[in-house]
Amino acid sequence: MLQELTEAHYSKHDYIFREGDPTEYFHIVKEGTVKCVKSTPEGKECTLKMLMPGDLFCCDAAAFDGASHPGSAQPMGDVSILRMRKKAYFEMLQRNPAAAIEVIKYLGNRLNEAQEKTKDLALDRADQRLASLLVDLATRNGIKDPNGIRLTIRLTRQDMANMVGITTETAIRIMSRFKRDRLVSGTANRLVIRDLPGLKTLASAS
Amino acid sequence: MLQELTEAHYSKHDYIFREGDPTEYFHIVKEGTVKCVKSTPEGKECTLKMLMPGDLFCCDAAAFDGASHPGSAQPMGDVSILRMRKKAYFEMLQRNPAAAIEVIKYLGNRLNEAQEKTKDLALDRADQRLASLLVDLATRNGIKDPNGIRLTIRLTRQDMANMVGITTETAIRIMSRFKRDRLVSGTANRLVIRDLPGLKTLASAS
DNA sequence: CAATAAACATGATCTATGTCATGTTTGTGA
DNA sequence: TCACAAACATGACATAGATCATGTTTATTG
Repeated sequence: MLQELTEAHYSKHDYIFREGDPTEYFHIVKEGTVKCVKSTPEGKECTLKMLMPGDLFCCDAAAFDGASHPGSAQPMGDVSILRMRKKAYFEMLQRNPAAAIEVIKYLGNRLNEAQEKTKDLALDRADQRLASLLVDLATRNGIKDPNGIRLTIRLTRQDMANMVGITTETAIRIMSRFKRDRLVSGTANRLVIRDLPGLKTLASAS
Repeated sequence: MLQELTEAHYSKHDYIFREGDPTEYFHIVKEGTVKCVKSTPEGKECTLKMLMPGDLFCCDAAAFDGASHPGSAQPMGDVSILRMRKKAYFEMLQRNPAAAIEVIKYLGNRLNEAQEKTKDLALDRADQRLASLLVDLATRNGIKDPNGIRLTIRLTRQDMANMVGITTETAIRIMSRFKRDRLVSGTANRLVIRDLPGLKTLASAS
């Protein structure tokens, strides 16, 4: 039944697909992290989501009609993904209502997430959005560390900037302030959240 | 089979539900326009989406688990909606894979829309976002008018501001400029798009 | 291990947009 | 139709964050 599910491997600087490419597959992240990006002709980038193991992508309409990808997908380091041709995928959903409901629940969560992000971009300051991001990462991708919570995902200031809609310089300045205030320490290779409650307060401060 | 689908009516100043309320129903807009809003404790608002006839809401995870509404839903004038208790809704999806796939497609489109909006908020200027909004409304909710395309939906400058993440004053200023430049005319009760191509150019100008 | 490129840092501006204030016009309900 | 409340308008000013520039530190790779 699942022989249509094949595995593919990618590494840094590869593209899983680019914005505008035709959609062929439904994907599941098996290992590693995948970055979903939209960019402008002038080279500005906006990171929509970091997909982690278990995350689905192209599980939606785009995969169904003859549409093309609305953004690109890039691996952050080595990743392996499972994929299925969209025809097989939709046949599977047809035969398997429980799976379809799981996809509905997953998409619903993603939509809520996206709308929460919209609200943050529309109403919060840069430092609040960055604090939110760090809180999120700490809870989802953090492991215990003598000084707090270490992020398992390697993120540069530029990556963070693209995730919260600010420039790299601004991200650096705010991170420097967070460092000075003992909220975080370290840089991309070893970023430690030292004061999670402090960041939470900041994230929701009016 | 569909006797579980009941009709409800609301009008201006009602709430269909508020942020934080427990989810009880799955909804479909039958007539009128419904505004999805998130707001901050300080009273700032962000409009996520205007739902039109045919639009589904609470068709997702939130409706499934015991979760509460992540935003509120307010009618813009008189609306009628069809709704179904979430238990009946999920049973229906279980029995009817074609319906489940429709919901998946619908949610996928909503997610793409939301992500496009994220990109706009992160990378575009206020006037571009407002121009985009007007283009969108003109194509989706416009009817022919001697001077261009008239919007069938009554939107104040404040409504527009909340939809694109700017203040009311900024929306008024930009709309005044658009009026001066003969891109639009009129106000909430009779808003006419006079130069759709002009707005399109503006919307995607670097 | 040297060389080269990323990543991080920080200062000096500049500017889009927010904030506050005040006034006019338009709509609406008693 | 009068009164009251929204909606629209516009100026003055404040400021968060962008932009540009230059330098240091940290990684990466041949």
